Amino acid sequence: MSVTVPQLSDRAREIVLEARELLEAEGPEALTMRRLGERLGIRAPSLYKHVADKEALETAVIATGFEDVAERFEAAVAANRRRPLAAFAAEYRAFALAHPHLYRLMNDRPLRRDLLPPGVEARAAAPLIAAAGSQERARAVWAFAHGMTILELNGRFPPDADLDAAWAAGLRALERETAVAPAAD
Amino acid sequence: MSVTVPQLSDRAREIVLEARELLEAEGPEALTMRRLGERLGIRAPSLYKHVADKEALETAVIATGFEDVAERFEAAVAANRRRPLAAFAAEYRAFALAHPHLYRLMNDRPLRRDLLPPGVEARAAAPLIAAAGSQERARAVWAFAHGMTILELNGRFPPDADLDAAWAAGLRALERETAVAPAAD
DNA sequence: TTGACAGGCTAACGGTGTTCGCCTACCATG
DNA sequence: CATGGTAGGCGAACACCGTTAGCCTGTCAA
Repeated sequence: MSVTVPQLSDRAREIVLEARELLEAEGPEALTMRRLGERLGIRAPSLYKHVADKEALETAVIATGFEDVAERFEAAVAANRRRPLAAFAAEYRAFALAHPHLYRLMNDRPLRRDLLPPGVEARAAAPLIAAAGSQERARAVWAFAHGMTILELNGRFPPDADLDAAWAAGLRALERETAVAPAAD
Repeated sequence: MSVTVPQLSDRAREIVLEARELLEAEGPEALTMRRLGERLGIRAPSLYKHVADKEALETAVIATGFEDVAERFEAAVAANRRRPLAAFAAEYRAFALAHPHLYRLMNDRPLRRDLLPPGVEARAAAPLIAAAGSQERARAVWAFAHGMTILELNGRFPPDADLDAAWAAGLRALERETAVAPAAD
């Protein structure tokens, strides 16, 4: 997976990649400016010569995550034209389980879109939108996938829960769904 | 040896309610031990005479949230026997939008079940399980509802997105879904 | 009367993000 | 070659965080 962070100097890019490694290896509490500086052989205040503040640094890490998932989603959807939503969902879950701390960073709070390189979020979303056929269904599938994923990461399902079955049930339902006016009630 | 569930004194209960008010009014960054003490007219260290630590305090706040949603979910599901899942979903979203900071606290991270009064989580989950008919569908509906909700709270949908339509589409699909073996693929 | 204890207090510790002013090595231009 | 600007380090310090330790006082039962 190529990782590029536009708008950043070479040194800043190094810092962002090191930050991502630290986050993924030890979790969000470990990602402090001092710990990060330590890994880079410089002091925490020196980081501010390259990055505006911690939030900008985290957003740059998020951007690398979006690039990764964009590539993965594009490949997954392209590789299974018969059930693109199922392919997307499988890839979605696999990424989150492989990169739980990064996934949380990317999704747990409002996105600082003003600090994000333009287009990166849209590219990550495009494969799902194409696979879903409609924005409405894309949003429902996204919500389902994120919900399943984050609840699993947070240990909210019972330990003996058959999550594969829940994923399958949700996907089956959403694949069948056709866009019609909601039933009166 | 039974697990000792910390039983709160009257004073501790006051503290927890004040913490909840502070959280709901000003958000999670404002919920600090010093600020909470200030509102109660005591110093931060004195709080530790009543509460083990901040995590226990937050978990006690979470418990009050579970009690609230349990009541609301029970009433909502009972009031609409024809479409109990839709009733649940509407109530779910309404609670989250009315109490966004509390909702995040309750759902953003792993639950400290060992610090939670027993039964409170199960009671909140029961109405959905009953309405869904199967654990599998209950889990899928929960994931969808949480996903829609947290993505909305995080501002992740486009500002012009028709979220009512996405909710309706997802619910329509999940209401129709019947438990069958997943299609081979 | 005494003693336990509940519930306050101050001081302090180590950690956090961040700002400030300083210094030094490099590099382009006069 | 000399000079000056800049990139990128540095330590000190600030305000705030959760938390601990030790102290003190009022209440109340024995």
